Amino acid sequence: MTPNDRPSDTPQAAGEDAARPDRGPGNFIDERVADDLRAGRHGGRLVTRFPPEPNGFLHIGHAKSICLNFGLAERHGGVCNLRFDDTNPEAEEARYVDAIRRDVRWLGFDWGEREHFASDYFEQLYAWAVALVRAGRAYVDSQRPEAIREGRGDFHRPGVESPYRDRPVEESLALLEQMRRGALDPGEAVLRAKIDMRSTDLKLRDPLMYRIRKAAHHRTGTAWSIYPMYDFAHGLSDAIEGVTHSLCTLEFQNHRPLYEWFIDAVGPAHRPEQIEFARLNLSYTVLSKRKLQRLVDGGYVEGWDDPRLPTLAGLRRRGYTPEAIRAFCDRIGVSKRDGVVDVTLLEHAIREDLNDRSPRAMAVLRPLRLVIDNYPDGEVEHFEVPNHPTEPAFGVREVPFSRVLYVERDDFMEDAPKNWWRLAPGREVRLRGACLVRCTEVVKDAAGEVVELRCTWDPASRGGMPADGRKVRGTLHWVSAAHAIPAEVRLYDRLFDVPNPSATEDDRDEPRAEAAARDDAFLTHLNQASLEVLEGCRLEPSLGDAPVGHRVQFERLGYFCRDEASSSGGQAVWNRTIALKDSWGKQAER
RNA sequence: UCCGGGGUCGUCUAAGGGCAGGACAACGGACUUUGGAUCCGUGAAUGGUGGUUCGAAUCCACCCCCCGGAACCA
Repeated sequence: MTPNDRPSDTPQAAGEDAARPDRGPGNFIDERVADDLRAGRHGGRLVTRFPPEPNGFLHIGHAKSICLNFGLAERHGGVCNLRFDDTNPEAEEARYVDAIRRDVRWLGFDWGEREHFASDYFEQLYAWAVALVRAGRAYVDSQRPEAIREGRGDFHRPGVESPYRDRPVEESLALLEQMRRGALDPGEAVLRAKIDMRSTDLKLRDPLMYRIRKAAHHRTGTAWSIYPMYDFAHGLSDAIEGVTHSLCTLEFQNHRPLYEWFIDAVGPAHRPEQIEFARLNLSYTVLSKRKLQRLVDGGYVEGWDDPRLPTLAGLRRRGYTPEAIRAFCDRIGVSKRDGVVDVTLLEHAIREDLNDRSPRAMAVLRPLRLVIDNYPDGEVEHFEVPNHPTEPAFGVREVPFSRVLYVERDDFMEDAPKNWWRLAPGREVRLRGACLVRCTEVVKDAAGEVVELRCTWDPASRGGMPADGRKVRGTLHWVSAAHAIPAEVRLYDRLFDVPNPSATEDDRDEPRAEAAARDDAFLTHLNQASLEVLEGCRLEPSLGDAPVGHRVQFERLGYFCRDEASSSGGQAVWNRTIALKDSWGKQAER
């Protein structure tokens, strides 16, 4: 049955549909799975799988697939396998297997005992290949790669059959055995399925099933000299695992006829079906493994877990939570229209999550000395400040206050407009959780730069509210100079400065090598200001013993996460996950 | 040009012959000891043409536009 034959408008289905809205994300795949389950297809079972190739790190696009596959299983009482699609020894490494496991687990999914490798099936796949040769449905082609390519034809010309296409079965069998043993060199022979060289579908023009590769495989070592191609291995691996719904991205739509051909030809006990959905694209970043690899290898970022990267490892280090990423995946939906999701949607998801769960603290990133002239030198008092503005359960903390403080340099303006609520000569502001201060004098150095603010405080405003009820609009964050902890803070911005860094003019007929060079064009759109390192930042003392990975909101600035690294001076390093929404900044732009 | 997909607010996504809805973004307002958060509100879409129908985003026809496909990658 093809997707279009589905009886989706039967009275029974319509009745169930009415009840659908109160169940998970209603995407077309979810509906189809529900439909299949209802109709008892696949024996009423649901088995999905997440099939990464261990040749790089997982990114937010993979998260979409992980959430889809594992989510479907969770919602419909099925299971989801983790399968490493490791059929190309030249690209794959064990370290990527480890990283993938860690990232899937971190996202919050559990595959239990169901961890598989395509390489587990090499022996079975080979036996099936032999059977296809015996059945006259596959043959060893001894043509060179160029000849095979030439013989395949193109969109306008039909292919021509290989001169080896009808060679005796026994001959192919013997050759295949030699290929497996390593008696032949790469390029000397391949195993091809015998389908139709004149098909209008290029994929059906006798596709390759096996090629010779003498690289060591991360799991099977040098046991094999031949490795199965994706089209031959993938669907049959699904069949072996009893996968019912094999979900993949749109670019594999063209492979579906082949997927089905191999299943039909081999006739495994179970028949999985492939369903395609649109892969995730995100504005201001790249989501192709090739491009990410390029950024890493080229030193444009500091590694796969660079906080500017959309990799799960990078997002984790940046301070993203798995919950926010899952919420994001729920919201973007699943469909067959390829598009670009606005990165602001991801940013919204993390702000929303962190707003609820992050304790607040004060940190001054660009310190400006503020001296309270009418506060006794050497005296210290502590203000009790809530750790969260709306959730009392976060508790309170004691923040030390004294005569010399630091405030944010950006919170002072010498010639301030009337709608400026912060510090300026003669103006009064509130120090968050502490008191009201008025700026009485601006101290400058020889170069004319502001180096210190002299202020007076209102002792009757302890806690932050004036005794006379006068209105004070601005509220600033601050730290006590003598108690503050020095730290390094890294501010991240979008990695690229254009919405779609991958967009390039398309030239279908250009040579492959030139296409590859052009593919590097995205590097010209790198945002030179994607990382700003701030040294000499001052944190309130409660942040001194924050463990690595600890997330906190620096009030009025954004959400920050303690990094595993420490600065050259041995101080802690904090990463900015995402800035707070800044309506003043937005207003100031205009 | 051949084969396979896809076109709904700026973006993502619902509506499966019966009021085109939601989220993000934008804009405006209220509130505020974070110019935060929250709340309220505004603007904003069915690629085109014809047809079927009481009624079409939805069905039919033709056209247009976009994406993928000619790797011994997945």
